[in-house]
Amino acid sequence: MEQQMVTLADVARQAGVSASTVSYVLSGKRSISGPTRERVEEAIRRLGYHPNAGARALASSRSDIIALMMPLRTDMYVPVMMEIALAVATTARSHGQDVLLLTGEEGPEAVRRVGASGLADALILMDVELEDARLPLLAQTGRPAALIGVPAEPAGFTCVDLDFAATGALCVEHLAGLGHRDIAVVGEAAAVYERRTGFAERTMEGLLRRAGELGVRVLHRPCEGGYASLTATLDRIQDERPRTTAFIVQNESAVDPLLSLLRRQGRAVPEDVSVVAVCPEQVAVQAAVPLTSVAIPALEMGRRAVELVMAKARPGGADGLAAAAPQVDLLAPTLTVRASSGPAPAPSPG
Amino acid sequence: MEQQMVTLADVARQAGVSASTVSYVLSGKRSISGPTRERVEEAIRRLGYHPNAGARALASSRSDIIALMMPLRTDMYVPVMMEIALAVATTARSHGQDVLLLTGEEGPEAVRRVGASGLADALILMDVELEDARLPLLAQTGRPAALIGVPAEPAGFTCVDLDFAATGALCVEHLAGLGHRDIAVVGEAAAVYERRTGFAERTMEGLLRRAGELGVRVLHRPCEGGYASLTATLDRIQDERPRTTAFIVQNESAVDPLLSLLRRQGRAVPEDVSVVAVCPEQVAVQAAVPLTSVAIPALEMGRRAVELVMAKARPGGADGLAAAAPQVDLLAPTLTVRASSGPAPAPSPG
DNA sequence: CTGAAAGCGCTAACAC
DNA sequence: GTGTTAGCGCTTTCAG
Repeated sequence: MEQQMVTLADVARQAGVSASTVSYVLSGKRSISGPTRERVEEAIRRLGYHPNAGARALASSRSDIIALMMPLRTDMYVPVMMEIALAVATTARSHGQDVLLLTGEEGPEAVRRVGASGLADALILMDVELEDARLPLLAQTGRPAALIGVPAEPAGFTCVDLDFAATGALCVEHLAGLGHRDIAVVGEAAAVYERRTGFAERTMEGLLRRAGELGVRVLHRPCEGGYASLTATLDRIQDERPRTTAFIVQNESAVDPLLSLLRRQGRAVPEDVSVVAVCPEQVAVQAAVPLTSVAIPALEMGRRAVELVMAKARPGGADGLAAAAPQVDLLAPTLTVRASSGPAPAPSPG
Repeated sequence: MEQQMVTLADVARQAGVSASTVSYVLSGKRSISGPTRERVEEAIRRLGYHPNAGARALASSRSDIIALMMPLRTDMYVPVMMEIALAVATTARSHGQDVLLLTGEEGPEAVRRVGASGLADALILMDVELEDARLPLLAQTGRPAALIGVPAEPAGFTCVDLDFAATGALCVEHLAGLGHRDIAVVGEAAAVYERRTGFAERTMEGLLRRAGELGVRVLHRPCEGGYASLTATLDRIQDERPRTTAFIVQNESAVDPLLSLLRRQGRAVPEDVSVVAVCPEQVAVQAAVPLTSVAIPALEMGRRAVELVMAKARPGGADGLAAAAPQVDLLAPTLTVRASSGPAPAPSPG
């Protein structure tokens, strides 16, 4: 039970050494003799000493805090955001960093505030849009940073993301390989495309290009998610393209409703229709029919973002200088076949 | 574009005033003449000055940071956690505070670390268990704090939570009023009860007590969530209590599977069976059948936690000293009737 | 391998 | 209404 604030000076006195020695024992920045180190450590323990974060930040101009900016958009799937955030927090701790949580509420200015004040010495931005208002401010701060998501003009920024173009292509290939020739895409909410969130657009680009190459017809419809919206979307799709034999879903909150509605229509998955999803592993596994899917590697993205940012903050680490250069780090997608995709049914005689 | 670090001294020089004047302009802690204030503000703008967080923390012994500790448990429903976290972050900003995100990964020690180092000057703990290992450490730090959830021994702590006992009672009352006499409860994962998370236990206490008073029979079964687990749980329930005419669900990931399976069994909701859920508003509204439910007021809980903690950190605010006393703040539950609950069916002649 | 001492940038008495 | 100044607790040269 420490009463008042125990300072480094207290520890030094108690251990019979100078303040700087205590500091160096703590930081390991110069070698200390065994006995001295032990006396200091003993004093630290006995006094219950904890270095003061503010003083340390002031003297060293490093806060050991990474800011994580996570805009709160109701149309984004929450668990993925959360998984990224937790991966960031956990990885950060393993590098001795803490994480400051910033929401979108405060606007792009928050980037400048935490950057310029030295509150954080590095930043990670989530949910990056193609034209993101935070990027100019980010560049100005001059702080190490990593983006989760890739903007239209990534030059000068370090980015991590799933390779969504490859993801779209992969889904099409899988279905085309099974003989499907008419595919419908149930996409994210219209707002996601309007806002020009990169991943949604890139998925469609990759998907459409590959579909063209493979001679597959694609109908793409955004969807808000939920039963009501999905019912309408599904009606439209089946109306416009009655021969549709496969769905690619990129919208977590449309997954369950889609399976449920297909079942009500008496269309069996995968015998009558195939479904492939782009979603977190857990959603795919827990669905009414285990889904063939491309996983969103949330954990890996969070982890890498921290590591990239740390490499920039501490050049000359294990990764060498190379890691400090801005780069776009696209994770290769993996498609896992589960129960929801199968051979295209023989064309109906109609 | 500010080149090096602009300091308060730079601003003072530029404005032709002393450092303290600049400081007071910023803090508003003493009155400044109009002209002086303007010259200072102009200088701040021209120089692009941003106060250094570390220096400020050291000099004032306040970091203006609230730590939010959010254990990552795979069996807790993520969106609720997230909504609380975002509410905390948003409310905190409106009080000029930032939020430091702590996961459970680091263990209870994290509480001491951020408390004792002055990194945070107040803490909020989520997902509090009845016997929570973090509480002794929290008490030791002596920092203002608020718990989201209520421990077995709340004396000395400030807590916010939904009144889960009342919630359980409310669900039973609603169903009893509709004539149901045999109710099954689909609960949280077994691990949640084993861990002695307060809310799950309290819900059952309130629920069982009221059921006793009203002469309603209750069967309670934990459930992991997902289709596989729910199928097993439902089978057991219908086996043990074939006359069950109503379900109370306290497990977000069991909601959709339950509705889906009942439908497959040909049991119509609410004609044949009623369903009442304890879950976030959005889950209830988006379900295949809009659910009669008691909402989990995540946003309100986050907001209050911050306000309680601020009241303790700054006694003498608008709330007066009363707010600074430890207290348990239980939010009254509200049951919203939607489409999933109706009169009990006439007992079958069997 | 260890000490002494000069700040880091800001706040908050204390003066006037 | 404004200026002076003494720290806040730690890091990091510079000496030895």
